[in-house]
Amino acid sequence: MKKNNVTIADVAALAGVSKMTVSKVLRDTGSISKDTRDKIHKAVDELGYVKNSLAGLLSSQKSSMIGIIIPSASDTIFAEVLSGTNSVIRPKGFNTLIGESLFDPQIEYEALSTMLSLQPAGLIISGGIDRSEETLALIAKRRCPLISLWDGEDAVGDLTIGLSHYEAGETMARHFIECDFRKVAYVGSELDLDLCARQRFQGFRDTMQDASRELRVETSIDGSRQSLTGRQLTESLIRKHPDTDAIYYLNDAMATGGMSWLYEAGINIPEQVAAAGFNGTSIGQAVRTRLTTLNVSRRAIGEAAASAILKFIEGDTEIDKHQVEVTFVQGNTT
Amino acid sequence: MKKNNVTIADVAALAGVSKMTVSKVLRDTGSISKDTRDKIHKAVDELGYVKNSLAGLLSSQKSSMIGIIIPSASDTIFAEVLSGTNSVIRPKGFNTLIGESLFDPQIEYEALSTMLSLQPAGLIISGGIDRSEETLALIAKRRCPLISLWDGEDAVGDLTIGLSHYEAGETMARHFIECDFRKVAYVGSELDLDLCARQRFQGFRDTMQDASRELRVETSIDGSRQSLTGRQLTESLIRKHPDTDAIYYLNDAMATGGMSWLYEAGINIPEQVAAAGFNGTSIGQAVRTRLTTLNVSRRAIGEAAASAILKFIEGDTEIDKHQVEVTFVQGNTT
DNA sequence: TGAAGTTGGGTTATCGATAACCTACTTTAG
DNA sequence: CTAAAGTAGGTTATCGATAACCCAACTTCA
Repeated sequence: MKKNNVTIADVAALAGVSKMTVSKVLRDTGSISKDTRDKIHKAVDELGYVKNSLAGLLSSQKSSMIGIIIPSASDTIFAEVLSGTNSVIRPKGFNTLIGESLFDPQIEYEALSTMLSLQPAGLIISGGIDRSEETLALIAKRRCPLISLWDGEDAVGDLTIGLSHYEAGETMARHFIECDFRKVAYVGSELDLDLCARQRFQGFRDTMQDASRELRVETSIDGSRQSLTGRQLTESLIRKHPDTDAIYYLNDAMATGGMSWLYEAGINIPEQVAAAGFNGTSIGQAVRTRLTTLNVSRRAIGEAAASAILKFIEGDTEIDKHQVEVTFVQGNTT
Repeated sequence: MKKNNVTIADVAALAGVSKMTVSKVLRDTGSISKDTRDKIHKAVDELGYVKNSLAGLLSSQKSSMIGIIIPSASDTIFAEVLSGTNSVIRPKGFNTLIGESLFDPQIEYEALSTMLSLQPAGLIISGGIDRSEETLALIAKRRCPLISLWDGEDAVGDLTIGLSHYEAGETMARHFIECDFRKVAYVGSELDLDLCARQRFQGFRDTMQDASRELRVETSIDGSRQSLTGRQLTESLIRKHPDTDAIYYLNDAMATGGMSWLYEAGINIPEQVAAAGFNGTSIGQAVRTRLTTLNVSRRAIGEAAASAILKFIEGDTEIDKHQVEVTFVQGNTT
C-alpha cells in the first residue's frame, strides 16, 4: 500500500541511462553492454523495482493472461481441468484468470465479459451449459483464440476438446444390457443446467429404448449434483420402485451417496441393486467399493486445451481436433 | 484475432461527443443527459465496443484483480478455498487470478512475482509451505493487502485466516488416548513440503509423548499426499509392525487409501486397526465407511479471506483476526 | 580510403482510458 | 434582478511501458 511507485524512469535516472535502455535490459532485447546492464540491475535491486505489466501489455498490445471459465472450481472434475491447463500455461509465462459460472448463463456472461475486457491472450471455456445469446455474441466478437471444453455437439470457438457424452451414456447402457439388468433406473439432478449430463442421460435412455428396456428416471431440479442428492433420490426411487435392479447415476459422487443409502437400508450391491457412475473420480474407488464407471482424464483435457491455446497464440493454425479417451472401469458394483 | 480495435474514441466519434463523455457514461459517473447517454449506448452496440480494462486500470491506478496462490488447484482442499474466495469476490466486480505453487518455493516465488507485476488489488496466499527469502522480500515490497491462509504460527502479511494445525494434531492425539490405543502409528508424506501437515504431526507426536505412548512413524518424501501413497505406506507399516492398533493419517485421502489396503488384507476396522484422518472431505464419508476426522470448512476460510481483503481494499483496518472452527467428527473407524 | 555493417544506446509517438480541472449555460433563491 | 448553485460536457495531462525508428562511433574489408 506504499505510495511511491518505482517506475523504469526512476531506475533509468539512478543508472544514468534512458528509460528505453532499462526496458530493453529488463526484457533482454536489443544490444546493451554488460556494463550498463549491470548498472541497471543494480539500480533495480536498490530501488526494489517491480514491473508494471499492465503498462507493458497496453503498450505492446500483447497479453500474458489466459482466461478459463468453468462451472465450479470446487467440483473436483473442473478443478482437475484447471490444474491441467495451468500446468501447461505457467511454465510458458502466462497467467491464469479464472471465472466460475456456477452453471448460470447470466453469471457466465458476466465472467466472460469482464474477462474479455482484460484482453486475454486466449480463452478456455467449459461447456455443458446452455449459453445465452449475449454470451454467444460476445464470443463472436472476441479478439483472441477460444477453445471450448467438454461440449459435445454444439460447440463454440476455434476448437473443442472433450468427449461425446452421448456416446458415454450409450456405452454404459450397453454394459447394463450385457449384465441383463431388467428394472433399470437413472438418477440425476440439474439436467436442465448441465448439458453434458443431459447428453449422457439421452445416450443411455435411447440405447435402453432401442433394446426395449424399461427405464425409470429419478431426477430433481434443485438438488446439487453431489453425494447427498444422490442419496435422497435413491431413497425416493427405491420407495417408489422397490424392484429396481440397477441404477445409472449422473456421476460418481451421486453414486456413492446413493450406495451409502442402499447399504444402510440393507440392500446388497450389486446382488440386489447394481450401480454405475461417471468420471472415474477417487471417491468412487473407496475402501470396499470400486464403482463401475467411465474414466475420463480431466487433467489431460486441461492440458490439451492449454497446448492448443498456446499453438493458436503462436499463430499455428494446424491444430487437429482432439478427442480425449474414455475408459470403461469395471468395478464391483455391477 | 480481428484487427480493428474499437476504442472509446470510435464510440465518441460516432456519437458525436468527446471521449471523456463516453468514459463517464460507461462508468455511470458525472452528469450526462439521458439523450447523450442513449446516443452513446447506441454507438457502443453498433460498433460492438468492448472496454479495455488494462488501459483503465493503468490510468486510474486501481485494480480489479485479486490474486490467490495455492499449492494445487486440483487438491479438493484448496479448490474449495478458491471457490469460497471467488464466490465473495466475483459479485463485487473483482477478477480472480490464480497461481499454483505445487509446494515448490521457487514456483511460488515466480507465481507471486508475475502476479505482483499485474498490480493486483489484493493477494491471498496459502500457507503450509516454507517460503524462500526472495518470496518474503517480495511480500514485504508489495503495494496491496495480503492475507495468508492456513499458516499457523509463522504467518506473513496483514492477516492470517485459518486454524492451528498443531492443536488439530493434539486433539486427535487426545482422542486416541481416550480410546486407549496402545500401538499407535502416524502415516504421512511430504512433511518436508507441507508445513501444515508437519504441524499436525508435531502436535500429535508431542501429545502422545506426554502421555508416554509409543508412536510409529511411516512417512515418505516423494509420494504425493493422496490415496495411493496412503495405501502403500500402510502396507509397509503393517508389515513392519503387525501389532499396530491405530493409525493417524495426514489427511482423509491417505486414510481411505490405507483403509482399502487394510480391508483387502482382511484386517478389520476399527476392531483390529483404527484409523483417523484430517479435513472432513466427502471421500472419508463414503459408502460404508465414516472416517473419524477433523472437519474444517475450506469454503469458509476462502470466504473469510476474501471478505477481509475487500475490507482492506476499502481502507477498513478494523479487521479482527479470524479463526476458523474445527469440528471433531466421530466416525465408525475408531 | 571510403562504403557498409555492427554496437550501444537515445527519441518520439503511441497504447486506451481516466483524474482533475475547466467552461458555458441554465436554474434557483434571496 | 443578480449572485450562487447546478447541469452538461469538454481540455489537458498523465498512467508506465514499448514499438519503431534514428544516430553516433567504431570496425571491417575491398
